[in-house]
Amino acid sequence: MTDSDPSARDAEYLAKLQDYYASWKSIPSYASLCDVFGIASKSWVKAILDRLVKAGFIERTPDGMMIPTRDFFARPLAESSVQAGMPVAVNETQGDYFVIDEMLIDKPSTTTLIPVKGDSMIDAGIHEGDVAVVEKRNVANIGDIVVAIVDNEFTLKTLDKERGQYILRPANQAYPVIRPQGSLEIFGVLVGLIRKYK
Amino acid sequence: MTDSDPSARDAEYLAKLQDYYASWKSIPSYASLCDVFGIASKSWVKAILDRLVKAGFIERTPDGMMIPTRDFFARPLAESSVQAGMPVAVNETQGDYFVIDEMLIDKPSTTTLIPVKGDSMIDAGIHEGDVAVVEKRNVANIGDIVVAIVDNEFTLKTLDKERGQYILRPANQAYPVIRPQGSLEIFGVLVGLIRKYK
DNA sequence: TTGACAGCAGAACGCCCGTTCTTTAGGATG
DNA sequence: CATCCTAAAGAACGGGCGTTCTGCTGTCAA
Repeated sequence: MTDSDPSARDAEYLAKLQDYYASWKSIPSYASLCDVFGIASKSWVKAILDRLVKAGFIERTPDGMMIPTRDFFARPLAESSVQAGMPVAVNETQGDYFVIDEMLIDKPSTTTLIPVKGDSMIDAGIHEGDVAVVEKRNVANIGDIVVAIVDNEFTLKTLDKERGQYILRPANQAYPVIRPQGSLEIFGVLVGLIRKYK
Repeated sequence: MTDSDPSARDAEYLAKLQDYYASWKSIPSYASLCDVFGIASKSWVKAILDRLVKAGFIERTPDGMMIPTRDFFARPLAESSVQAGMPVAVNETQGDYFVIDEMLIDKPSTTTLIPVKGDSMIDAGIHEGDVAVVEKRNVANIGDIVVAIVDNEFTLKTLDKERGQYILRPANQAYPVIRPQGSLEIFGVLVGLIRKYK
């Protein structure tokens, strides 16, 4: 069973699919792909797509829909010039939005952005003006950086435990450790950080 | 014709759709959306989607497939003025919404993402593993943090001038100032920073 | 109390979609 | 000249998909 070795022209078809996807951000139906590929039969489109799936450029969701993989976005980029000082920069990909979002945000519905005020976490590399990406939930692990509500104010600190009691530890010696009396109200957990220069 | 005012629960449905999309990067069939939304009838799913289309969160390709728009990826930015106890104000509509990519990237075609190695800029709050958002260009101002090419390697340093000569200043006393002989090759300028926790 | 409407359930339908099978044309190969 | 193999075309089909319509239930205002 020779099955399917990657056809020579699959690269060409892949290129057309990438162009289409760049425009519409979806993989169309087989019928539409006939137009995209310049082919008249759906069966051959299926054969091509099956090979692209096997080659790892596309995958299927549980619903059978086809979505691109990371390899789908990979650019050819001249490898020989790597030594010449040119970038190995990983992410030369897709010049559109939702790249960084995808990276930082797992659960969009519970994620919110909160600007950082003050320098109490500066030793953790979190500066005033940075934007904290916070996943809203009220449970966290020791060592997580959390957004807690203390005295009716947001505060960003590292969650720790001291003699069975939760405490909030700043990352700046100029600030005191916060030892809340009673229960500690956690608003969310820091999952990412964004900084804009200039 | 009552048409459709945005239903109160549409925000909730949108949130579920966003979460699904974050996982699968596609909008599933109406039947699957019944499960996602926790709804039993496809007709109601269609009604919801129609409203989301009209509200500008999703749109349709020529093939009738549904794809997210820019607004679909917008995240709420909490106002710093949330002293009033519960900052649930974030949840309700009228806050500011931001798309992270648009926030950080002005010129997509010349912007690239480069992972940070080493701790030579740690005093500037730039840690190993952070991702630098770099705008590719070969001119920069004094004080800018630049990606320069030194000895065929990328290096991230602050651009400075010393006796009429450009130098690269690290933000870590353990590292030396770089004084390039001859011209200085600048790859790009740091315009943003991304960090992912956990 | 009575509608009027929003919020959904459920059935019914026609068409398109993905799949499979069969057939064809045109190189290679020998 | 016979034979493969690749690269398609094309027909045929069953089911799922989106669409439409009709019906049900709770709520709230008049």
